[in-house]
Amino acid sequence: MPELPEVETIARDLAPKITGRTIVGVDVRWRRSVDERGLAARSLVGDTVVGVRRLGKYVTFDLASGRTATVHLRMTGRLIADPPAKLPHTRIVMRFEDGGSLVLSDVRKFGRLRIIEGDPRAALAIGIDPFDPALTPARLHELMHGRRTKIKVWLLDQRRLAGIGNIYASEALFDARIRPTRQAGKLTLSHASALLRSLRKVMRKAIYHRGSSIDDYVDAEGKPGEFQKKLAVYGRGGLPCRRCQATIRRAVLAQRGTFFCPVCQL
DNA sequence: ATCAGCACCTGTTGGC
DNA sequence: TGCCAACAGGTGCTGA
Repeated sequence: MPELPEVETIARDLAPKITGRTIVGVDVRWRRSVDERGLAARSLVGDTVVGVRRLGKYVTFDLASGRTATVHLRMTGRLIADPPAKLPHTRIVMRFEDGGSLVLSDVRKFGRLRIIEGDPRAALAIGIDPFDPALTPARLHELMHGRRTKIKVWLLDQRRLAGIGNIYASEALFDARIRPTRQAGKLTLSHASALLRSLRKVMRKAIYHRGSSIDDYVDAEGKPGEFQKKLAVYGRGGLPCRRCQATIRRAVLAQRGTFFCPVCQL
């Protein structure tokens, strides 16, 4: 479910609520919700959260010990601070010394908590952030160089750019008028420039609207986002293109629904 | 390097 | 009405 804008919204909401709090216990209600590549959940006990950020699609909690607790929500995960009542599908409860808690709730059980020692970016193997000022059109063009994979599929690969998911890949490519099936390595510098501009534009707007809620995404307050009302192509298969009135097509790329306008995306 | 297929899970929706 | 397949904001593994 959540992509960069949704994760950014959650991290921003959680930062003032969780920063400074000390963990006194972690209840794991579904074993596999803790990533076994990281440290055990109980190693968090006694540690204090000193900051909350987003890394790609991960919500990350910087700890006083220097370690990092990362949460990936995958499709249906939610992070709720100090839930007023018992939440359904609770998988992990992080309890704080003040009696409050942070809950990972997830219907489909795909979400993961991973506790990392050392550099989290390296451990998570994620690429550059689309909003990183170091990501210039030239740098993006260079990253795509020689890649024969389709641009839509390339955008979903978190080892290159980190944070783009299925909705915003379709949206940004529509905005940049680039067909999702174009080979990444064949795009020009000016394509890269347009694409980068579109990625930032679309996701900045989505963050402003607190993300897209198509099925069940909610922010850390438990409220849905508003950006789904503004989506230009995602989920609009068979409907007229908002730019040229041609019929929006749905294709399947890398087993994911992909939406584009066959007329104005070249 | 790249890709298809499947695995992980549950819930909702749309077709017959 | 009811059953069942298809599908869902993601990632990760296997085998070709």
